[in-house]
Amino acid sequence: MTVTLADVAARAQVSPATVSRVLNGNYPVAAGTRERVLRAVDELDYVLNGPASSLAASASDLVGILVNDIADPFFGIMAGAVQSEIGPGGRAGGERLAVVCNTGGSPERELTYLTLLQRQRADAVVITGGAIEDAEHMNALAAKMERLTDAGTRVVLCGRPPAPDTGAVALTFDNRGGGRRLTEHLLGLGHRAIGYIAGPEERTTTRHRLEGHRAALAAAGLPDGETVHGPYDRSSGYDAALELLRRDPSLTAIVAANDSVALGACAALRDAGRRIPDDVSVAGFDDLPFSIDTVPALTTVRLPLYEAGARAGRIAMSREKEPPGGVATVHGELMVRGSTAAPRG
Amino acid sequence: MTVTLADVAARAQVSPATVSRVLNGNYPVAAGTRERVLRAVDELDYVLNGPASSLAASASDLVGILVNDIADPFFGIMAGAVQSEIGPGGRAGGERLAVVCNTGGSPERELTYLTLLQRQRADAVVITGGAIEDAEHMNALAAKMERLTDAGTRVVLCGRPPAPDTGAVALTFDNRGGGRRLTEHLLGLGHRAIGYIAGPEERTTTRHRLEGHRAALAAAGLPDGETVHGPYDRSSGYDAALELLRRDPSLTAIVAANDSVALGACAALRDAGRRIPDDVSVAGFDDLPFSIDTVPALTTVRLPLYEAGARAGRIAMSREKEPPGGVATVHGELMVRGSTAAPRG
DNA sequence: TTGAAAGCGATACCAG
DNA sequence: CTGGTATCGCTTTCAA
Repeated sequence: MTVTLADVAARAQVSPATVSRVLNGNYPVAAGTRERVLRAVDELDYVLNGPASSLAASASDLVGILVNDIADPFFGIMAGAVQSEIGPGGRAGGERLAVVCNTGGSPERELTYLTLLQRQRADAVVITGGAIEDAEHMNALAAKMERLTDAGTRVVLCGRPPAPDTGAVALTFDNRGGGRRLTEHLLGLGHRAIGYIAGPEERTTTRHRLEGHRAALAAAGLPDGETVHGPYDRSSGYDAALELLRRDPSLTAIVAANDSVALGACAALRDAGRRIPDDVSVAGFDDLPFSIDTVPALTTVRLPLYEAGARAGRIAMSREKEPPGGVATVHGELMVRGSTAAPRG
Repeated sequence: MTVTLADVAARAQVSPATVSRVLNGNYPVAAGTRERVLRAVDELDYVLNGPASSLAASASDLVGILVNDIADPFFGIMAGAVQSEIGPGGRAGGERLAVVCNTGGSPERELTYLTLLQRQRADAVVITGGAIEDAEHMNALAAKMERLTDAGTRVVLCGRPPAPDTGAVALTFDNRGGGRRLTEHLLGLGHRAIGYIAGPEERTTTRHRLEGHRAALAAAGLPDGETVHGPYDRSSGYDAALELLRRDPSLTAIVAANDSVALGACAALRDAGRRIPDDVSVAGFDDLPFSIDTVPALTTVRLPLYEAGARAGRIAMSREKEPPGGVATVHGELMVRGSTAAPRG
């Protein structure tokens, strides 16, 4: 029915072994022979049987990229960068099947996808976004990552803390530093009543950004301000902003744990009759392209997402012990856009 | 090194065949035996060898979802819906590896990803987003889809026209109707000088939306207005809006081929000193959650992306000749938000 | 530089 | 309900 290697071999008048060698290109084959084999491949419209190949070679060309929310451009940018580094057209050697898996932020699905990728004997796995800080899940995850690396799958963490003794390589963002600088900026403008919309509880990104924020407050001799937790999405930002206003109507600034949340907060403020930034300033985190000019008043810590993604992709593909350029923390750049203002009065 | 089915069989004191039957669950096995096998699986921490399994069964549990731009929430929403229908936790039976592949809108990469998925003997492939109308590429694509369906891979097109004789099932959006209604709405308000920012040339979505727009103009006895083409992204909308203003400074409305483009256009208008919608009204297409409240003046044809994605997922999983509920065109809903205005004067 | 043949690890058919 | 085993299509020594 379907064309096999043997068919190609027969047609090219060579042995299956030779066809395999031509196809994999990592073995000397006479130019003429290669020519004939390639012609036969073309004429028969032959497509390699991946499972058979993976079974025999005990290795596949599948690379998985795990993201917390595929509808969030934050992850889209990173995943796209990883893929363009690894997948078709990528520079990291040829035609790997680089695929994105959406965990939806669920710990179970995170583990399930890793198992699925382990089943496929994935070549590499890139896990992006903040990790969940639940002891049980962390153990399960660490165990799984260790088994993956043991089996030869390279594991790269991008945007979450290192996982010691698992063989996974980590590329982290400076979330604490970013949170701190964002708040220092607002303090510098004179803001004292600052509300904070945090991400979901038990997430490393949530905790680190909040710690940076509070460190800045503490350094200025101020107590913690009002804080509301919620998912990293727009509607959560909307609700949280209203809640913050309810708790403290005199707020002059709101820091949001990411840009999607910040946009939701802006919408809420507008609906509540507050002007941005004249009445309330808003600050965000991350680097969503659309936030740049839809909400001119936004102050943001801009994370080099594309670069980080590309770097993670390169690390995933590297077969060296040490990834190229070593592993580092990515620092965000503070961007003040439009008219972030000092408090009135 | 790694644990195999045979190891599990030995430990459970049964034959490999029995272990396989327990694991696949589609064959009667005595409760006690099953128990023992599952315990052995657990104790040995056994993970199925996907390639071996796929080879033997000549079928895999891989489902590919192709998108044009993974950083665009339009595709993120659809892809997420497909995944949640098919992947871990999805209702469509168990643990398939539903993965997203980013073509970046490139025809070559589209074909390459399909080949890669064909290699893996993918169970199903969902291709989302507008198609490129280049004869050569269309032929190559049709041929590839036919080979995929011949090999037993179910192919579902979501948001692009049917591909006759390929065995692919199509779920289409009513782009013409949407473009028409959007324009009719503006005409109804009294707008006569309407600029149009179209998507990339040679895309079905671009053409159909533009056709609907022009049909509405023609029905009102008006000639085609100014049109500028560009990619489906924000910066393209920004540039195109400026170009439209340059060509016709008296424009009172702009229709954009999608919401990302519309947001860019809004930014450009603002930078050019035009007020929205008092000076110029803006209309978009699609359903980006953030556009709902970041640009209150926007009028949009809202496509039920999530539903379409979920439906496409169900079709992909269906093994019937006819997909559940038949195949249909998805109609968008016209949403007039905030203060889309009549032209001044 | 090329060929022959032994696996890789699971599935599914055929017996029992 | 369970076991034996041929088979899937490719990779990779080992020889020639």
